[in-house]
Amino acid sequence: MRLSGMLLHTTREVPADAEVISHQLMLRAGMIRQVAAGIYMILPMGYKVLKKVENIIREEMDRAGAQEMLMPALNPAELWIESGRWNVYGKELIRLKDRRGRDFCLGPTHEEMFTDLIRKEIRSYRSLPLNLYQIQTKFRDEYRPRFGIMRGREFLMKDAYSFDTDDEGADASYKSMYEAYTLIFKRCGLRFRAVEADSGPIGGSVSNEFMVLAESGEDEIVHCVACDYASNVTKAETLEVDYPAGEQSRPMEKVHTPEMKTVDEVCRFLKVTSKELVKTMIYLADDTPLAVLVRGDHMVNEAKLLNFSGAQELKMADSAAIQKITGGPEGFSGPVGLEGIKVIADLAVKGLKNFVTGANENDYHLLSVNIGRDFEVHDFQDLRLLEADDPCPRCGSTLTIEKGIEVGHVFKLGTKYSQALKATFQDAQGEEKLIIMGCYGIGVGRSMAAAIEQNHDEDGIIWPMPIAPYHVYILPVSMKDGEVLSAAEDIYSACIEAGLEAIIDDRDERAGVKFKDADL
RNA sequence: CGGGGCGUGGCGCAGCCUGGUUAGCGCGCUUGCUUCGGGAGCAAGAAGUCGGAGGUUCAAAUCCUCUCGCCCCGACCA
Repeated sequence: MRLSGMLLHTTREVPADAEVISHQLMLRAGMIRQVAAGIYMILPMGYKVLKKVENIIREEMDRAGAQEMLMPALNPAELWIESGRWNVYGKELIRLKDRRGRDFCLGPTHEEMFTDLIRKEIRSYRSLPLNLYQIQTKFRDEYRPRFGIMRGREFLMKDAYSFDTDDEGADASYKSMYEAYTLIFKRCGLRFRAVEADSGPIGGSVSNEFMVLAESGEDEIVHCVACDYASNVTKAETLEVDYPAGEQSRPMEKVHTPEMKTVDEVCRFLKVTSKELVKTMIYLADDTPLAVLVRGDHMVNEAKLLNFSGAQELKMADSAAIQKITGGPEGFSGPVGLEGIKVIADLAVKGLKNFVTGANENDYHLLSVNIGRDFEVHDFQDLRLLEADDPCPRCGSTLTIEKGIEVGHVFKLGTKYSQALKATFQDAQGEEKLIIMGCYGIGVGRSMAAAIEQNHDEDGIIWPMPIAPYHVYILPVSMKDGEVLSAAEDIYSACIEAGLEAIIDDRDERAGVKFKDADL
């Protein structure tokens, strides 16, 4: 490629809207251009890289036996209504009507489409297993698009779906995708970690995320220094906590705590640590109230709570609801004397004695509260967010927490979609059975951005070779010096001849300008 | 959606508080001359509905109201 003929504008100044380094550098290097929030044009230099990432993905998917195809982005609503996700997906789903008023959406993911294809195509176990994938534009109306191409409303994704006759087959498909992903991200020059993850609204039982380690990451991941345990913190398990034995129960006592609502205020006022206090949070799980107890220094993990409750939606009760349920104002809730509500407690609360709680009465708290004597807990569950000083749930060693960018996610879906859409096959005995599914996604543009996050210096991007837009950069320092120029041209021709991806900066610019652009 | 901030040539900003004639500056762009091994100098030039609508006023980028867009901080996802 000759730079003189390329659509490429680099900038000296950092665009004001760009926060993270990959976004800044992509803009400065003239690879992308914003159209609207979370919507970008991919310019020639950027597309060059994106296609390389795509091709690496394609090669490894094909090697793993998956078949590429292409689904429409425009999905009729019927399929989504049938799977139940037309309602569940919420505002993130971009919906539209055609000229006759028929409902459609722009696909944010394609479980429905692929399952629909398979239920129509597949009758016999003889046609299985299958693994189909596509690299296609997805649409999600994100609450908050940000970080450039990293979280867009329109983005390129590779999504694959596996279809098996039994669990063993599904496990094998999952494993082969897991391995393919490992190869893909290695080839993209990324430093990453595969972690256990919550499967969220996609559903299914088991899932792993592939996390690129970077400070700008939106996720926190935890891993054990001793064993190979690694997990997203939203999924990470926490254990029961051992408290010193032999502490005697003291009589419960009500104390005046004027205007003391937060854990910090109460602790300071009563001169106790947050570990000696139990927070009572009132949640509404699909309108069923739940009282959730966690230690004062802990945070409720809403993903765990949601899974435990089995509800579709979980939200914290507002102050009016709290007043109604507990009889006291927000900030003074406690488990003692609560009626008509299920009380569940985090495992760390189980062995705790003589703790502080709200009294369900304005400006009062209770001291020396004890489970079993003062109130009953209906269920003890792992309900909290893991903290940095928690031990590894597998081996008890120390954990470290890092930030990561989720570039890939693999799920074992089981029969969630095959059941909803009735995708069945006949086994060798002629019996009708549900197909076992898995699904596997990679954010293509996100992987590209993640590569920049990890590989750059103060002057620009340092592409890992496999995804570099060009491999040879020829920079004639002078366009006036005929000797330099013809030598440069000779090298360029030789590179092209040899099949190398070369770029020559044949613009009549000063050397400094060219060097700066080359760095970017 | 809640909270905060910003919309002024392609990009980065000043001007607004305290209304006043031709709306400035830097980068980039065009032309010429001089330069030329790490973002050159001089000169000339093109380019702006001051996000939009309404209002106040003799007069609005500036004050008021509404509206749209964008960015940042919190719950989700590739």
